[in-house]
Formats: sequence, C-alpha cells, structure tokens
Amino acid sequence: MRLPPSPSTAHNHPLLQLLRRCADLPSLRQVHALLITTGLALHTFPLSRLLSAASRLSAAYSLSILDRITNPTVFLFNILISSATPHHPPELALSHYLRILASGRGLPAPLLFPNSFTYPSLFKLCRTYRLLDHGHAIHAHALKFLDPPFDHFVQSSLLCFYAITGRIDIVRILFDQIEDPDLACWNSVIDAYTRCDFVNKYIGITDTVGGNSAELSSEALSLFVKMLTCGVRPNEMTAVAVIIACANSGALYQGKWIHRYILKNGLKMNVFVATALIDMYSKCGCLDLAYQLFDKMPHRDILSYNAMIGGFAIHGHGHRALELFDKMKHEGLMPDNTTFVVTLCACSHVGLVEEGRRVFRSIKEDSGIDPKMEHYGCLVDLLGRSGQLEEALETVQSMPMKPNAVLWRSLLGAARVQVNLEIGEVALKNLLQLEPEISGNYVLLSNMYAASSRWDDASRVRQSMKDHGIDKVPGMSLVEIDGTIHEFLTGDRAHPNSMEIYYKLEEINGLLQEHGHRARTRTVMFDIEEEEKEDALSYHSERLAIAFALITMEPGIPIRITKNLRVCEDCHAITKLISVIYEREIIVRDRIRFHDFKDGACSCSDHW
DNA sequence: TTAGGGTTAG
Repeated sequence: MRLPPSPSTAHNHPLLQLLRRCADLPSLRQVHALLITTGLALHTFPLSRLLSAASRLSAAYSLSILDRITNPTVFLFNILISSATPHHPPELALSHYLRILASGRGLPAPLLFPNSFTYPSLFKLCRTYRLLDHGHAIHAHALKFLDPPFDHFVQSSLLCFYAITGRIDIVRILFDQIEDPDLACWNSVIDAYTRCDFVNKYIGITDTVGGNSAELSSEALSLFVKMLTCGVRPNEMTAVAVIIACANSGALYQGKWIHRYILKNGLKMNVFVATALIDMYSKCGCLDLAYQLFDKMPHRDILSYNAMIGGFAIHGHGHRALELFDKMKHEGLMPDNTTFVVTLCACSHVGLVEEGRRVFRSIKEDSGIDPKMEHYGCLVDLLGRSGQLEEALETVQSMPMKPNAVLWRSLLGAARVQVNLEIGEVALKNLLQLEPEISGNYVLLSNMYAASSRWDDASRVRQSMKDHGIDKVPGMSLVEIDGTIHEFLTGDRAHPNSMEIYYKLEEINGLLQEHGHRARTRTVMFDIEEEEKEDALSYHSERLAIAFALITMEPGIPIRITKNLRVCEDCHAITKLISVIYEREIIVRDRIRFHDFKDGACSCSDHW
C-alpha cells in the first residue's frame, strides 16, 4: 500500500500543476481520481487547489467535492468564497460563508470562525455584484469576528466596498483609522474618491459634473501628495486613479504633472495608464495630446480605442471617430457596447444622421448582439437633435425594452430646442413618472413653457418644484489658472476678486452691445421683463469665469472652462463674440461635450 | 487562501 505523500511534498506535486491546467470537467475528473489514488486528496492544500479548479468549471462539481470532506476547514471555505465566477455565482459564495457561521450549531461539527482571509473576498464579492446590504451586514460581522485592528487586506477591500456605495465619508473615517497604510490602502482610498464622484453623479446625490466632482477629485490629488510625503512609492494603479481624478475635474495642470511624474519615476506606460491619460487629455480639452499618446501606443485594446473615439466624440470630430471605428475593426478588434455608444455619440454631436443609422444597424451585424438601451438612447438623441422628432418618438415607443429616464429626457431636450410642446409633454409625463425628484426635469419643462411664452405653466412648474422641496442645481464653472482651480456659481460674489470681475463683465457687456449682440432670453425661464432677463443671463457662471480669466491670464493663452450644466444659447453666442473681441481661444467643457470658441466660431458648429 | 487599475447615451 502506498503511503500518502507528506504535506510538504503535497505543495509542489506535479498533479497540482496539472490541476491548474484543467480546462474542462472530464480532465478535472481524471486528475481528481489520480489525487485520490495517490492519497493527496487527504491533505488540505491539494484539496484547496482541487476546489479552486472545480469552482472555475462547475459549481455542482465543487459542491460534490465539498460534501465528501468530513470536516472542511475555514481555509477550504475561503477558497470557495474567493472563486466567484459564472460557474460559481455570488449566491453560492455567500452560502459558503453562511455555512461557516452556522458551523457551531450542529454538534458534533467543529466550530468554525471566519478569518482575515474570508473578508477581503466577501467585500470584493459585494463590490463586484453591488450587494450593498450584504456588504454592510458583512462589515458588522467582521467587527464581531476579527480582532482589531483589521489587517491591510481587510481594510483595503472595505474601502473599495464603501467606494461603490458613494459614502466617501465612511471611506475617509475608515482610512483615517488605518495605522501606517500600505500602498494598496492608499490606492484604494484615492480610487474611492474618484469612484464616489462617479457614483454620486449617477445615483443622483448630484447630477453635475462639477460640484462634488471638483471637491472629491481635488481631495484625491491631496491624498496622493500626502502619500508621497509619507514615503510610500506609487505604482501604476496609483497613477491611474490620480489621472482619473484629473479627468473628472478637468485639472489639466495636475494631469500634466502626473504624466511627467510617471515618465520621470520609471512607472510603466502600460495600457491602463495610457488609456487613462488619453481620456484625461481629451476631457481636459487637449485632443491633440490625447491622439499623440494613442498613436504612440505599441499595443492598443478595445478600451484604448473606446477612450480615443470618445475623445473625438466630445470634441465634435464625428468623421475622425468613424475612421477610428473602422480602423479598430480592420485591426481585428471586436467593438463592444461602449464602442457603439461613443461612436453613435460622435455622430450625434455633429448631426451625422445617416452614418449614425449605419452604426446602429451594425451593432447586430458586427457583434451579433441586440442593441441595448444606451444604443437606443444614442439613436433617439441623434434623431432628436437633427430635427427628426417624430421618428425619435416612434423609436422610443417601438423599442423592445421599456424606455428609461435618460431616453425620455433626451427626447424632451430635443423637443425643447425645436419648441415642439406636444412631444415635449409626452416625454415629460413619462420622465416625471420615472424620476419625480430630479430638478433638471422640471427646469427643462419650465424652460419649454417659457420659450413659448406660457408663463403661467412655467411658474406652475416652478411652484411644483418648491412644493416638492426640489432645488434647482446651481450653474457652476471652474477655471484653472496656474494650477489653481477657481470656482464660480451663477451670480456668485464670493470670489476675492469679485469687484474686478464685475467691472470686467460690464466692460464685456458694453463691447458685446457695440458688436451688435442682443441677448437671447429664450433660455431664461422666469416671467420677467426683458431687461431683467438679460441681467440674469449676464451672471451665468461661465461669464464670471471668463471675466476672471481675462483679467488674470496672459494674453494668447487659451482659457479652459469646465461647467456642470449645458451651455445656454446666449452664453454660446457671446462666447463666440468674446473670442473675436479679445482674440482668445476659449475652450468650454459642458456637461456633455466640448465647445472650442475661436475667431468667432465654435467647434460644435452650433449643433449641441 | 485574501485587497487595489483604463473607456460608456443626456
């Protein structure tokens, strides 16, 4: 009779290497049989490798192995919890965790306790599958079962979990409790600041790009500096998180700084870093720099293409986006959902209706999948913006899934621009059912009534906002001057240079009138006298930012503004004029896209 | 045995 191998030889047995290479269930069964005949299946370590391989291939098979083990240890459960895959879904991983918790109840089974290897996998699971309630409950368990302080693995995974809940306050409290945080903890907390920004934007804590965005991103950058002063060396993951923070807030100066830092300190310009940089440069208004980086990449994947096509889209370069879309396919890369979204979006921003329709049709042809909600959204936007409202409405009504709020809002926006109250009201009725608490929806409706001089209806909507305690999101603009970000709200007088700014605005307004500008007051929603409406317009946040930049910045340097809302019709018209009068290029990033104002024209060709 | 990466409709 053969004696089972000793535990030390069990760790590097050739059968374990075979296990790693098993790509299907029959070969796994064969190796399993060999493990039994050699006696290796009696040891915990080979069993853990077997379970790990089995959970990759079949949940049922891994369960059958587990059932045959008389007294499975926490170690083995941990292996199963950490192997969430399509074959080993999150519910199964959670059930393994429940078995650990229940272990003491059925005597004579030994009492098991989850350990510090159990929790990082569980938090990752909750983060990946967005199981928020489970995550909170599991955090409470960890406090009960683990001795304080938690190790860095547990703390880091906990930060990452709270990042997806949008609770940056909790992330920060947890991070501040970490003694001597390691690289992973720093990366996680910096990443959490950029991620919370995203989460907040989409779960409606704020529906702005600015606001929280600037605050959270600048805190991410401060944390990065603090990390350097603590002597922790950043890696590529840190760089990616910091670049995203710069992209979110439009902080070009800091973005360029981190780019230099990467080159100077020997961090690898891998596909993750390069893609993040491409996105950052695009979102900070430097499309040329983004393209240079993209062009120099030795290896590009789908995400790099998507980032670059997205860059062309927000800058209104529809044809260049389409060229890249074709090039990508020629290189043998299969477009994914995002590729179609950004390419359609590029068509929409310049009114390439026929090209857009073609791209939409190619979704099924190229990828074999049915268009998703976001693709229908792009199509509706494309049709609506280009004046084909009836077809846009038909698309919404005939699409195979229930239209979401974004889709109705898109249609409403188009109806407002083309003053089509009939379609606008249909869109709004549906929109308010889905999103009764979002202020922007009421503002759109109110503006639409105001545009057709239905003042009673406009003020009824405003009253209804007040009754429901819904505040209008204030317009906000950011301008970066010598690395410092200055923030302006509509009608803001809080800036230390406020007096000079308002003097400058008077000068600007005078010059605009001399150049024959008459305010387009259609976008001001209140029923007030024309003169007052002009006043309300003259203090829109981007005008304060432009005035301040004109006072402060050297002549000839482009002014870069980031806005949280869309540019209004009048601001768009006057910025074109200012670009001529003051001979300045003004680049405005609004909530959706870029406007590059130069010599009296805008890169969007007034299509936005 | 455990954690942390790039793009995405308005």
